[in-house]
Amino acid sequence: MARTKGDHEARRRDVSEAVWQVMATRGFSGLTLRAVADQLRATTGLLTHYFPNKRALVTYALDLLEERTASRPRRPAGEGIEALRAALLDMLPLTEETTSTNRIWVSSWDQALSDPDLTDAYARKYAQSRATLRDRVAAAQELGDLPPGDPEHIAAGVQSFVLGLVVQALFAPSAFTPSRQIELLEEHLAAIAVPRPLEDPH
Amino acid sequence: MARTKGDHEARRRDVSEAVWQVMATRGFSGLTLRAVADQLRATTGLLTHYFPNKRALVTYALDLLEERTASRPRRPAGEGIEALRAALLDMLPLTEETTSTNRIWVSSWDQALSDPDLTDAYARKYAQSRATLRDRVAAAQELGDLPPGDPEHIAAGVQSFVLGLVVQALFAPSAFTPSRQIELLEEHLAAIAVPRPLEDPH
DNA sequence: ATATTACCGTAACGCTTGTTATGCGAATGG
DNA sequence: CCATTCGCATAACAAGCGTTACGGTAATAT
Repeated sequence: MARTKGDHEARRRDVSEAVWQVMATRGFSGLTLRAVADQLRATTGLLTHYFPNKRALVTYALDLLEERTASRPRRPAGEGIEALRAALLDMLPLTEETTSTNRIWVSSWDQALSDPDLTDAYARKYAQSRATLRDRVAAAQELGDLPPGDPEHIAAGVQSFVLGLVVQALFAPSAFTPSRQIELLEEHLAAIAVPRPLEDPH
Repeated sequence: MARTKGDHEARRRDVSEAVWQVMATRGFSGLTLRAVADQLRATTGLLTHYFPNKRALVTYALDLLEERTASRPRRPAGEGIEALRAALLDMLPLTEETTSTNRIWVSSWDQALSDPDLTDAYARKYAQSRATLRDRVAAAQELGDLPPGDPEHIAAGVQSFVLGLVVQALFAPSAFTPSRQIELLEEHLAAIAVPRPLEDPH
């Protein structure tokens, strides 16, 4: 071989990183074989040994996106509404890394909506995310942190809120700074939580 | 000329409709000169007389999208929180027409996020939409429909919620039927409204 | 040591894209 | 009525795309 096995493993990681970099800098529609090859300072001939065709590259890129989203560092869950709060904060583009990830997700929606199979896959992905939130909502209800009501509905509500906030923050990062995002999320959580005693009545 | 002035005006409308149809069926990334020409049963030579280059076509398409979004039929505003509710309902993909429009918007986010100028333009657009909502929030507060609090924040909150709900509904229309969307919006509005007397206490 | 195999660059292909030059016919204007 | 101008098709171009065939080089196996 031209390289040892260890080198080959390293090369695989290089390929992943190149795919990621291309998606982050040129968007999902900018994910092209030559762009990845250039990022690797290589040619398209290299990529034929890793992906049989373009569709395989796209599939791999989506898997990479999902994997890096799933394996990112997460806040400790805590109990009750704290666990819900942690899950929602983990979704927001509060850091460079999560901003990049969210940007790629949003930029992939165009192709996802054009491909029925991808549309279904995305729908399932968001449904699963919603299921996780639903469990945390139910747990928070058990502890009395959230008022009664269909946890599925409440989960869909908070998911929509966070998803929309992500989009807003990507387009106007200066108007939706990390602290502002957190502030808006806190206000939203406060609104759906059990009504607190009225503050400062007069 | 090959056509009279009236024919030319009609042709302009045909071009608009073709651009719209291409965006709706093939997504924003599928908006290509030949696709528009094919939709018109014409060639690219025709389009050179309407758009000097591709960028002009894209700009026109975005203007068309904005115009059709702005000039769509709207619910009567009503007073207080009713006006806010009407504005939010107008944003949801509840009909064939609004689904199509929202799909095009979402599919345009990829290119918009890749182009700094477009990113700014989109940020301004959403800021303006937020300003409209802010006024309605403030009016609703005046009438006591909404609790006190920075109307700018509350507007940002409801906008995020609706935006996220739009995305969810586009990916999973069967899980987010029109009635379900309305239900979720109602629950959200109820959550942020002034706390009602407890229902059915036992 | 020689043959084999894996890795990857080179280069070409057919296709689609935006762009441009050219030509023709029909409506317009003097 | 004829010259001009406009509207559009035709067609070619370079650039970028995914795909494929081919060679060469280096590590491995016999």
